Amino acid sequence: MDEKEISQAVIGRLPRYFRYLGELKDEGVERISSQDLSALMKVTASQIRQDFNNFGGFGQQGYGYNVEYLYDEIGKILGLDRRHKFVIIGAGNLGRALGNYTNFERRGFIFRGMFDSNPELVGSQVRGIGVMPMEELERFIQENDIDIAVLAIPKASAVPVAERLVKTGIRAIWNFAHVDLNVPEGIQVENVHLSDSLMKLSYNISRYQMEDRHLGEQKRD
Amino acid sequence: MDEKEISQAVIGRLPRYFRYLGELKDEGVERISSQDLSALMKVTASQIRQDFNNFGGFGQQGYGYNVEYLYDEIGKILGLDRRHKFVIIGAGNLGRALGNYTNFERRGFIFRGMFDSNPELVGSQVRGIGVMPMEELERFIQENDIDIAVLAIPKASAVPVAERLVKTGIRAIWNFAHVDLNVPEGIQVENVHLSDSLMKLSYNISRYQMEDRHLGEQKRD
DNA sequence: TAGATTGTTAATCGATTAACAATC
DNA sequence: TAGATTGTTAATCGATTAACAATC
Repeated sequence: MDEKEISQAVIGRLPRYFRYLGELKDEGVERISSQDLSALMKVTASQIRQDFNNFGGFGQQGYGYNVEYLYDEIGKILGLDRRHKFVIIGAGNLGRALGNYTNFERRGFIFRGMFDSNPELVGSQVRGIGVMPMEELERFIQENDIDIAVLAIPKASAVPVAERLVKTGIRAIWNFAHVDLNVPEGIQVENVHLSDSLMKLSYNISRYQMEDRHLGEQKRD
Repeated sequence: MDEKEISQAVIGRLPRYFRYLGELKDEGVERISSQDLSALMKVTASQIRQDFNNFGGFGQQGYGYNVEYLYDEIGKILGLDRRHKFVIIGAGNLGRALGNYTNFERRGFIFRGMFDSNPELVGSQVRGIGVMPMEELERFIQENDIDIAVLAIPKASAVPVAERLVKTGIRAIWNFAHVDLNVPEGIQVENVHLSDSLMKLSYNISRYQMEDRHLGEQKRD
């Protein structure tokens, strides 16, 4: 009953549960036990039960979990029963790729506008949405009640643009720029730092090669 | 001296250290203490010292850390002193965006080839690299000693393609498809699940709105 | 009712933070 | 030498796993 804060570790696992449950639902599976789901997803059954219990009991003793019900409930927890309107800032390759990704729409994320500072890109279209000049950013966000701004611009411009977004009253920023944004509490930022991800991959490649050669300790020369 | 395994929690923080140290270096800062770095990065000084000590002492008592040396050492740990050749599979919007992203090159990741199953895309160019048909995948990877395959294809085709890659002897897969890949131990997989990231953002928006309205407990109707 | 499986408490494990002796 | 700051050990905190009573 208490307003216990759910840890980000748990939140981070919810989309994966949601994905597996969606697949099970599509396959016509009606119910599943934590043990079976555990085998499928390769996490412990204990963790599954703990995770779900953060939000109250979704299951039934002796039965397991109803797949469709659980799927819907996790969807609601993730806020996927609501519509989130977003704009993309930056009409470069990445911005256009994100704009063309229609799957977001199925989860309630509605592509509403696109902006770029380059006059040559202004006026071009992405999925029927015309690219607008940066000057129109504030007006458009306010008039259209935009929830999320997707930052697909270089890091140098990301910081000042984020400040403008904050002033405009944006709720959330999905940040693809390789820089940390400092925004006031209450504005949500989710970073996708592609090069960080690639560096982790690089580390794991190197580490494995070292292990392979039984070089526990590597002298630097 | 022991081959103590470094936790992925630590590895996950290295790219961010690397980024901040690179910026300090560019600004001409010569040395920094864990305390100053702590203030800058908003993590505890204790964590910084612990993290660096996983790899042996990079600092000096009474002095702090030499920025350039630390930057170089973290780069080496991350394997950025080596070259990693990669191919992109999937010449759609995302694949092309990744191919056009020249910053990867600066970190030693070399774009070498691109593949697509769609004959209409085969032959088109991305940064001077021609898109090849999927039939040439195995031959090309082996002849060119490719380390990393970037999967920018729909999830349905991602699983069989990953199997082909594994057979071909690829070292690592950077997976943008929304599916979990099962590969043998020793092949590194790093997932970038964009919709998972967006769902986390969605959760945090909803959560903040609930807190705002002091609705700790929300009845479902 | 008996069997299955959750919900939940307790035990363990790992990661983070605090503290301080070593040392530059 | 005195001051600063690391390297490292110990304490704390949080997350995961194990266990089992509750209950469908």
